[in-house]
Amino acid sequence: MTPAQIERFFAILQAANPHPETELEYGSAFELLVAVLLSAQATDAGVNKATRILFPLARTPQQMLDLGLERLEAAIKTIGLYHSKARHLLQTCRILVDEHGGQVPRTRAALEALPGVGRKTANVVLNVAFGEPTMAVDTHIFRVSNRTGLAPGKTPLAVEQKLLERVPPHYLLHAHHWLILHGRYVCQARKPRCWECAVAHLCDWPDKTPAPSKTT
DNA sequence: ATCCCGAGGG
DNA sequence: CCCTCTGGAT
Repeated sequence: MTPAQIERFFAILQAANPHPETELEYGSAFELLVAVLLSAQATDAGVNKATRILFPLARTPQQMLDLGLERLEAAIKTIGLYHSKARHLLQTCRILVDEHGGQVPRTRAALEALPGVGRKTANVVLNVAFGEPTMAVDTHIFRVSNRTGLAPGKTPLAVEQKLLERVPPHYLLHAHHWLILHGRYVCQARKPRCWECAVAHLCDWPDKTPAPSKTT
């Protein structure tokens, strides 16, 4: 995509959704961190179902530690990877209490030092909780960036760096959510809905999937 | 490169 | 049945 096409790409996504937000449910920076940590290889809907059970039981790092591994696992069991997520979350809470006064740290280095928190999760927290123009490249953004030709790359980090170069600064703060929502609802992994895609005319992908016929 | 790992959709 | 879901640690 040319710079002019990229500008149009985001202008169209912005027009369709002027104020995009995460679909994860949270009421504090800590709850956001927990929700994003739990969201690895899980759907937002599934994470919300679990945190509706978990957060009333524990809304702070100390409360999470008091809850304990058994009850934490029970609360999040419907998500995949629950054993390692529960263990990492408690290790993270221990560090938050001991080293950060129970607060969520605001630097990439401190965030990535938390067990279960990698580059993508740190980028989401920096963007959503602290308003920094980071680009968290998840499965949706990786797919959309490569499929459309917006920012092709072999690894999530390569795509992230290319997006930071190519996305106009004006769109950078919300580009993350526009791309996620586009990937989740239109540019889907298995069956992209090209026939109802507002940016299909800017897309490199050769297979412009036709609309399903109505079998009349 | 492999493991983790349940729910939902096709 | 198979694939996918806002990945990270080993």
